[in-house]
Amino acid sequence: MTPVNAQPSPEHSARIERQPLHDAIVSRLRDMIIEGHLAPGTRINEGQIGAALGVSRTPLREAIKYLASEGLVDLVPSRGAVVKTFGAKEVRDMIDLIRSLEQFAATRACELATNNDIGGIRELHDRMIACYHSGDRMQYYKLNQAIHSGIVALADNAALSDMHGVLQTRLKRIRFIGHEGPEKWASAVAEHEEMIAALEARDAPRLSAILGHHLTLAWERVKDGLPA
Amino acid sequence: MTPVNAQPSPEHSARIERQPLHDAIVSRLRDMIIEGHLAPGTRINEGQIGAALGVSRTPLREAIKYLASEGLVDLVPSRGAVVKTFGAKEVRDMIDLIRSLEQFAATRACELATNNDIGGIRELHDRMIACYHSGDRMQYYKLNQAIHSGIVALADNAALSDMHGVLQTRLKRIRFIGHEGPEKWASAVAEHEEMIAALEARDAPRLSAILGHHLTLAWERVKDGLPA
DNA sequence: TTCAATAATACTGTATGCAGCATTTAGCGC
DNA sequence: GCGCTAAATGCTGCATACAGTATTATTGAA
Repeated sequence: MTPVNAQPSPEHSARIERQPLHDAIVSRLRDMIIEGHLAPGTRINEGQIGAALGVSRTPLREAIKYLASEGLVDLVPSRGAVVKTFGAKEVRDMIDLIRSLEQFAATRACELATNNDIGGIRELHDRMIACYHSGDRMQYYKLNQAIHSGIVALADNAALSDMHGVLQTRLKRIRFIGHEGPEKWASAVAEHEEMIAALEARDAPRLSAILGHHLTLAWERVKDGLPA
Repeated sequence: MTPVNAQPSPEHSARIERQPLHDAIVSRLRDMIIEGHLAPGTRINEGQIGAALGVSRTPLREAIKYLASEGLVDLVPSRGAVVKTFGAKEVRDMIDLIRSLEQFAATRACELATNNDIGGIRELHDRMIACYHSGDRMQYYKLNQAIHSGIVALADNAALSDMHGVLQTRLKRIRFIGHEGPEKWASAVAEHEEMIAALEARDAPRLSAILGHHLTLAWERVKDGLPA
């Protein structure tokens, strides 16, 4: 549930963080699944993966259990773990749920956010726009997600941020597929601009509406590339 | 994330289910935490607990990682796992989130539920009322939760049910504390009656309002017994 | 040639053992 | 008697080894 990425702070002289092996493995496996190196339906062979990562089976198994609880893999008795396959309905359900969460967050954020907080989001937005113009798609995606997570964080509700994070992670792999055309991309960017404006105006209903529409677009983008 | 309780079906001649050991341990530990046999802040000693449950450390460790992802325990590097302590704000956040989830579910449920579905909920409700009159508090609680889970299930969104289930589990321990007086209990029962009526009338806004108020009451009940 | 039954293989599930870190306690100096 | 240092203990983190189960291959007969 709680994200594991305990990235060491960028400062020098910061305390040396000794990340437990199973944590590191969780991160690696997550990335491998998200980036498609472990395709959906793939059975995870403990010996193989363990050898590839240079770790023993015990911490690897612990990591797998963690990911199972996160919903990225399924545990089949006596047959190990398989990378979860998401059908169209499941993805749609998750997007519906994310919408609900973000809209809840929007209301709270408009009540709670300081100008400073919103400035932080605005800054992410500006950097994202820069990536849009320079065509840096990867970085664009990352900032995009950071903005959404940021808005959720403004609601100041740890449980909410947790859940949202898990869902985002599950969908990351899917979003990799959704390569939108330039015109849709442009409209998405425009929507983001509106989002920030609504947030700065503390206009919760408007922000809510935009977020909702934004996610509907996301669904439109990915729905045709899905199985079942 | 996904509940592990793979209870064997009550039929005879049903396939014999061999539950993996780590699954069984997850359930046991969850119960121990919920029922307070493992108090918040307690460090989980692998050797000790393993001996007590009669299992070896490996599956136990796997179970702990699973519960960590569920948010019931914290993993402290080189110091093992400690049972998570929830402060007042965290509990309030979780209840706010549950409210948001249930209200989202309510809207969907009113759109989707068949008469048959609603009949199922009504039946649970009637059994709960029976427990209320007979004073069987434990069974009352269980049916109460089953009803809420049931309404969420009517929204036909697996991800939603998952999240709701996890939050319910986290709060179970807290709810154990909230021993309401008879008059509050009576009003809670009355609200439940209204809930079912609203559901049968497919009156989503009303159902939503009742659920919201219901959870506010729940918060009122528990908030004074919390640390921090 | 095809299907079935049996044996072999490979992988998961569980237990045990060892090394390193944290904490506590005992000993020593002041 | 009090504080500091150091050894000792206990626990976690990781690896390895063994047992049981599912799957595949092989051999036999129809």
